[in-house]
Amino acid sequence: MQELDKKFYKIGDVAAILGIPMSTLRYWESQFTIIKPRRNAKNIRFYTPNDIETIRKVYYLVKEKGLKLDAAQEQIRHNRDGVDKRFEVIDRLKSIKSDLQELQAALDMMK
Amino acid sequence: MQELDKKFYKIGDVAAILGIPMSTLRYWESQFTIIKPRRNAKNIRFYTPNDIETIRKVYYLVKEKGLKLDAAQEQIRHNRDGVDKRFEVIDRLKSIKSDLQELQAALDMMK
DNA sequence: AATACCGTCACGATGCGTTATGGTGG
DNA sequence: GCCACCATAACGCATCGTGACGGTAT
Repeated sequence: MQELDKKFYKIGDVAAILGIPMSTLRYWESQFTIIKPRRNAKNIRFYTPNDIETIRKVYYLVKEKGLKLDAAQEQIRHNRDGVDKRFEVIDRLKSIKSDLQELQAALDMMK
Repeated sequence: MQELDKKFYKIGDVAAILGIPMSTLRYWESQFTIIKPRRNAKNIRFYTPNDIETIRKVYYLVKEKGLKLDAAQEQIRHNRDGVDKRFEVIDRLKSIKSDLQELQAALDMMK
């Protein structure tokens, strides 16, 4: 895994870093609510290292694990550690509940 | 989840049990090496309860979890060695445990 | 005759990008 | 003038079934 020491990257940089066409990055952005690079005054996308990590996860789930796009998004959204969520006790409990339900489904599948 | 007490089921039975069209069962059979119902002398498919469980897993992975067919097959085939899945579950439980500990700390701070 | 199965093939609906076009800014 | 970027839309290919057809067995 590589160093992402700059604060912002343009779409061409991200495409080169991840080996993905720019068109795919734009397409994914149109399909994922979780991919939202900032824009400057001239409407140019600027990706943070964090954005790039999110896209890397998408790549892994979609290209290597074979998930559909919306399933990948659901997966990522669900695993997120949301700092702000930490104090939203109810949301947290709901999340844990659904974790446990998913786990139960997985266990059911194991026979 | 329901009783499968007979030894063999014909495709129409399986379709009714799982709520899936027969055509889909035939299509899945054509795509999955892991779905191989026995045939009788007259070439009629006979599904064991075990076959039906396999198909149920496919249904879960494809329809509910959003995997592509080949990814679903790979998942099921891979889970047959069980080991990997068990670690995944344990990791998941550890994650949930730490979630709950965090939650407890947050609650302690609130009063 | 009616029903349940068989294989096959044509068709269609999504999903997932890619390419083409025309435009802006540096 | 040359890049790198922008949006939009048309296009194309693959995936995932569905439905219909003609056939066989009970």
